[in-house]
Amino acid sequence: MDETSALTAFAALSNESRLRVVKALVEAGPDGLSAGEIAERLGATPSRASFHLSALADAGLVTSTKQSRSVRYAVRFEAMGGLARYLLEDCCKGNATARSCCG
Amino acid sequence: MDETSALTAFAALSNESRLRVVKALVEAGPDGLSAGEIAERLGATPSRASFHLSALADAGLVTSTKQSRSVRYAVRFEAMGGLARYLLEDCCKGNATARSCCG
DNA sequence: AATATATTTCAAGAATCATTGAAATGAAAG
DNA sequence: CTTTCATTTCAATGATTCTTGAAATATATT
Repeated sequence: MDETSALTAFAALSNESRLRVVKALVEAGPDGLSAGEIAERLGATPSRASFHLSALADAGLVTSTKQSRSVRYAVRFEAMGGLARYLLEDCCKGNATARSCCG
Repeated sequence: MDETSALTAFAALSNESRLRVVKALVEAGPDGLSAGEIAERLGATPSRASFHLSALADAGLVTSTKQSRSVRYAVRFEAMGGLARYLLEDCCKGNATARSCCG
């Protein structure tokens, strides 16, 4: 994860709708959710959900796979962990206090 | 760390100038840097540096302490770790792939 | 007291981001 | 092949964020 990717990922997670999407996808498990299901849970228009899903996908935090006529989204845990690693190692240089979050 | 604080922290870190400030403060160690030194490293006007420093302080990611006529800023490692923890535990529910960043 | 230094605050404008609804795309069903 | 369903794209508008320079604040020095 380089600085540019980290900036994009932080920006993606700095929006309430998008953070809620990520949490819903984590809850949903490996099969994830379709764009429509996500829009419904968000109480958002399809267009609005699609906008936020694109931001998350561009940041590499979710995958999208087309299945017949719907699109399923799932969280990319390795990207989430990669961002946490960036925070702890690249930003904080492995500082012990910061790393205590790894418990 | 609640969701609102996490959103503010992600927003704070989603800006290149502010991410550079955090890295500079980590490099600088416990004594941190003055607002003027930070502005200089950033190649930014004092006003612009102050704007970004306020965002980082509001997010709880840095502390500011007035020392005679300058203001010293330092990184709050527990807040950085708290954000990483939020990412791994609250968002990812402790998922093992995400947590592998703790290596 | 007057001046210099360090920083913040403020107002204005530029740039970016988010929401909306309509139109476009594409895949399935009748 | 037309219609329906799921999603994305687009253009317009509104909202937020960023930058700039000037003015304000506060502390130190002469």
